[in-house]
Parts: sequence; structure tokens; C-alpha cells
Amino acid sequence: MNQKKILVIEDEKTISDIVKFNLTKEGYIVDTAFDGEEGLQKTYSMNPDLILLDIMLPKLDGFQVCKKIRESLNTPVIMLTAKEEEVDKVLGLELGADDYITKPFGMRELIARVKANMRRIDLSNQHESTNGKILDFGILTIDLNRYEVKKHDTVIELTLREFELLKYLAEQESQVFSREQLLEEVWGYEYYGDIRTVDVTVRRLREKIEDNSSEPQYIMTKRGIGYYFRRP
Amino acid sequence: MNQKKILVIEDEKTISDIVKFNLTKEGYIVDTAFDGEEGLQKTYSMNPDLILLDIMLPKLDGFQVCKKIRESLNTPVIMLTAKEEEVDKVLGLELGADDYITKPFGMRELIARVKANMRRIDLSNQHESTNGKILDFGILTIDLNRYEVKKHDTVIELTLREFELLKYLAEQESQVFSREQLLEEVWGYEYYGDIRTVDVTVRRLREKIEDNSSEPQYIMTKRGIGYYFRRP
DNA sequence: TATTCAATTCATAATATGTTTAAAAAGAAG
DNA sequence: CTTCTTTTTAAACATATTATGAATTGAATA
Repeated sequence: MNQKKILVIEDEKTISDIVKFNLTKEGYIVDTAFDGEEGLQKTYSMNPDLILLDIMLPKLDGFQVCKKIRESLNTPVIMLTAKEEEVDKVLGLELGADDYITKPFGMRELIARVKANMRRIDLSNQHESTNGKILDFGILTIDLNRYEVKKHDTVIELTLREFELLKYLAEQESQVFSREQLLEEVWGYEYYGDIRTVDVTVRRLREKIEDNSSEPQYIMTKRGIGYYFRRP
Repeated sequence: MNQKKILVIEDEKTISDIVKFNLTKEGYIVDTAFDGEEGLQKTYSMNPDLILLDIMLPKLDGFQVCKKIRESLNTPVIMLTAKEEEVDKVLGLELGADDYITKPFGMRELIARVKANMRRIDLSNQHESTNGKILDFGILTIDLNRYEVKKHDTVIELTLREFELLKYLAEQESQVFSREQLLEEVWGYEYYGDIRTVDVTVRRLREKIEDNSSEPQYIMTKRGIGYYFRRP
């Protein structure tokens, strides 16, 4: 699993440290910034998956930072408000924040909120990719809702990787992709594995969906380049 | 899927802007009105699918606007209440508002409520009598009125969570849902717990409704993705 | 306030899946 | 036809995900 990155923008080092310690323990990669400017800077350089943002900050306060961020990104922002009164401001000025926690907060609560917001990202990412369609290639159909492939109306059991590879290729029929591209698109961007992994997955996919995996009808090899899907 | 239209009636431009920004980002078409009269006017001209309505408004306040709307339309209305006290009024007066959010609210919550209300319309449009239904899967039946599950005509005692999870999955047979989706849909958008909670609930559900919970017939696992219900 | 039951969290076992490796086969090029 | 390169294949190995049992928390009830 690729680790999620969190940026903590908070001037009190004591708080910052504790938060960092606890979130790191949970498996997140955590970086910290101690004023608004540094916060913005690091936001752009590290491109975090989530931002914890204090309101009272030197140089640029939390409201301004949040607003700036929102101009270009929609990374989830959780505001840390010191007083109940500030909650009103969070409402008035900074609704662009996704969530907020009032200080003092327990680590348990913080972690729960962070996780919940991370989940939400995952969710919205899912929706983009799975737009409930059925790809129909005659004998072969790929049901993106059921994560199911059928051949002659018989369900073929594919593993997730196999399914996603097939889906990716089939969605862009007869386009040839290099192994590098496939690793990037199907396996995920920061994947650093052996390139032959693709071959093996292709082979297993062929065994399952082709009549004769030595003479593929669907998943074709373009020697020296890569693989592509074609309608038989 | 055609885009849904939302009308935001709110006099504070800051709030209005941020709400619009976020809902647009979610794929809705958003228009705004800054006082009660304009709100009514736009309601009739654009015929939105949902209305977000502030209570404190110039010219006509939110209560009056809502009442007016209800005279001719039953477009879902979500009220935005600044204070807890107003909640009583929203509920007490028979305004016909469908939902309300107390300020300050996070964007996450707002979006979730909007989606939930949109979903409700979709559902009630699909099958008018969404109530009074019994899902029948042969040996297994799910009585949505009585909150009762029967197997071979014997009542199976399920807890509320278990029932709602089963209901959700069974209503959308063979559609695969991620744990994130299930937490959001079954547990609710304000849930801050662990994702593995889903697994455990599934397990207990299986123990109750399956013959052999290690070889489930109804509630199936799609490894790497989530769970789905199938007719055995 | 004690008691009960549902719900959640946590730790670990079981299992499915994915990756690597290396050898065999196939294809291209001289 | 021989050599070199690329792809296929099989099997061992490593990793990730899910299932499970037990402990803990929390809410409702008496």
C-alpha cells in the first residue's frame, strides 16, 4: 500500500511534534510547517494528501492559507481551531475547509478524522474510475459494476490486477501500451517493481480469457513495444 | 447521467461562493440567490432539483420562502440554520423542509447531505412504493417494513446495523461496494471509525444468515474491492 | 449504578494474490 | 542457420487482504 502524506501547519512545536508522532505511528508520512508561508510552500512542493491547518499562525493566518490553497487545489483541509468562537469564523470565512477540530483535541479523535477524510478521497477516486458501464465485445463482456468478466455468459474469475489490466486495455481498444505505461496506469504511479510483472499478469489473463493462450484473440503482443487489446 | 441543478439561497456572499465552488466541483450545476424574493423567482425559472436555503435573509426570510415553495413544488429543501435554537422552529413549524444543517458546517457534511437528498429523490422516482416492500430471494426474505429477515419462514434476529447492511446490499444485488462506500451509505457520512468495522459486521451477518459462514451463499467477498449480495 | 447487548477495535491466523526468478520458446536479424 | 533479443512459461517466494476470536468501549435498560 502506498503511504499517504500529511502536512501539519502549526506553530506550536509541542503540538506539532505530538501530532506528527501519532500520525507517523499510524503509517502516514508527515511533514510539518511552522508558519503560513512555509505551509503554502510545502503544500506545493510535497503535494500532500491531506492538510492539518492551525488558524493562529505567524505571517499568514490559517484562513488566508486555506483560501490560497483552495485557489488551485482541493486537497482536504482540516482546520484546528483554538476556541469555540473561531468556529464561527471557520463558517464565515473558511468554508472551503473540509472539516475542523476544536482544541484541545484528543489524538484518538484527530486520527479518526484524518482517516475519515482520507477515506473520502479514496471514495471520490473510485467514482471517477468506475462509471458503471459494461464493455461489450460480443462473446466477451466486462461488467465494471460487478467487476465481472463473462465469456459466452459464463463468469470468468479474474483477480483484481488481471481485471484492471483487462479493463484498461479494453477501454482503449487496439491502442498499444508499453510495459512502463501499464505499470504506471494499472499498477499505480509510484510503483517500483520489475517490469516483467506485466508479462506474467498478461499470461495469466490470457490463460483465463483466451481459448488458446498461445494464440491470443484479445490480448495481443506487439513485439518490442508492448501489449494491446483487440476485438477478435 | 444528467447533471443535477442546485439553487443556493444565502445572503452572505462568502458562504455562497464557497458552497457554490464545492458543489460545482462535485458535478452539480449551481446558481445562487441573495435574498428571499430572488430565491423564489429563480426557483420558478430554473426549476432546481434541490434548494439550499438560509433562514436569515433579506426581504423574505427562509421560513416564508420555504412555505411559498411548498405551495406549488416539492423540490427538496435543506435549511441552513445559524443557531441550534432555530432547529426547533425548522422542525416545529410544518414547513416541509426535508433536511437541515446547523452552522457551522463542514463541506464534507454539506455535500453528503446534498447527495443523500438527491439519492432519496432518485429512489422514490424509481419505485414509488419503496416502503412496504419485501425483498424475496427464495429461502431468504427481507421485510423492509417489519425490519425482519426470514429464512425458511424462521425469523432471524439481526441488529440494526446488520439489517441495514443486508438491506443495502440486497437492494442492489450483485453490485460490488467498497468498504468506503458502505461506511458512507450504511453507517453514515459522519462516521469516523475504522474501515475494518465493515468486515466484522459482515462476518456477524454471515454467521446469522448463511448456512456455513465460511462458504457464504449470499454475502460475497470481492477480494481487493469489497462485498456484494447475490442470489444463490 | 449495575447489567446487558450491540458495536467497534485490535491482534493474529488463514488464504488469496502478486512478484520475482530463471529457464525455455519464439521471433528478428545477419 | 546461427545468434541475439524478447516474450512466454512455470514454480518458488513474498506480500496483501480478509476472516476470526477476543477484548474493549459505549449506549440503553432496569
